[in-house]
Amino acid sequence: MNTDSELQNPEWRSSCPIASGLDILGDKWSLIIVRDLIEHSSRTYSEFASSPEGISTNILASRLKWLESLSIIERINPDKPSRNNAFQLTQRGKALRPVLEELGKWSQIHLKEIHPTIVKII
Amino acid sequence: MNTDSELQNPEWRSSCPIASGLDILGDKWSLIIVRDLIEHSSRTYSEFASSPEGISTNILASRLKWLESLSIIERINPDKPSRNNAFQLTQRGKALRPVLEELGKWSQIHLKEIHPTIVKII
DNA sequence: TTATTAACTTGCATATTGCAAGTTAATAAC
DNA sequence: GTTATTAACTTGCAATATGCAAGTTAATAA
Repeated sequence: MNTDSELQNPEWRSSCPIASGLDILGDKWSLIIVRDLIEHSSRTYSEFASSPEGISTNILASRLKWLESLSIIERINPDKPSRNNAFQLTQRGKALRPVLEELGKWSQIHLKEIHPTIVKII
Repeated sequence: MNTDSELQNPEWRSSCPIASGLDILGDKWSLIIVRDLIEHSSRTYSEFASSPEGISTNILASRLKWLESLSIIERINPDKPSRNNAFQLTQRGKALRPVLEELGKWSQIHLKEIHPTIVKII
């Protein structure tokens, strides 16, 4: 990802779209944040932190900046202070829904035998 | 993922299918391997290593074991020695195609302005 | 029988993640 | 308006994962 998480400056491993998508989103947390925003449409910092997966606050802050710098998420009130200023998906972020839907479908079918408590969410 | 990469033993963060899919595939390399096998249908160790993304050999070995232990990939000749014994996708692995297709479509549309050389592969 | 090389493993440096605690500033309570 | 509370972070450090270079092994080619 990026050391200076203020800036959107991905390192592209290749010109393959799949690899490039993973250059941006291929970690354990970025798509969890997107999932939260598909489920809830608007979400504050502490709401993200209270999701069952238990993201730690430093990683959360870093991923929110990263996704915001890539215009995948945005603050609902860009001019207001950050307290209670929730995030939402941009059009670019909403366009990730089919990716998550396909991943969720795959997981339900193929992980249920090794993951006893898997359920449907989206 | 897992320290002992012989064993399939994912740590599930939650019962959400999306999060669970990411528990298994949410890293920079696993889906690159799956992509190679969608593109080429059969691939040896050194062919994986020569993909443009440049996976290092220790990571490659660890991910191949991981994906094999999860029945996402398999050796073409399970009983033969590993030299030139290529890998292929299982049905479970082939079922990941829609996930990668949707990710590729998203990336082509939404990354082209920040990634000048992005192209279509699958 | 020897040389080559595919398929790994190992060791170590660097980067990323996780955990606990601390800081700041906006709002709520009085 | 002053004080207390708490949301939204930041910081420091330990643990884990990744990356790089080199080494090992055993199957096949010469």
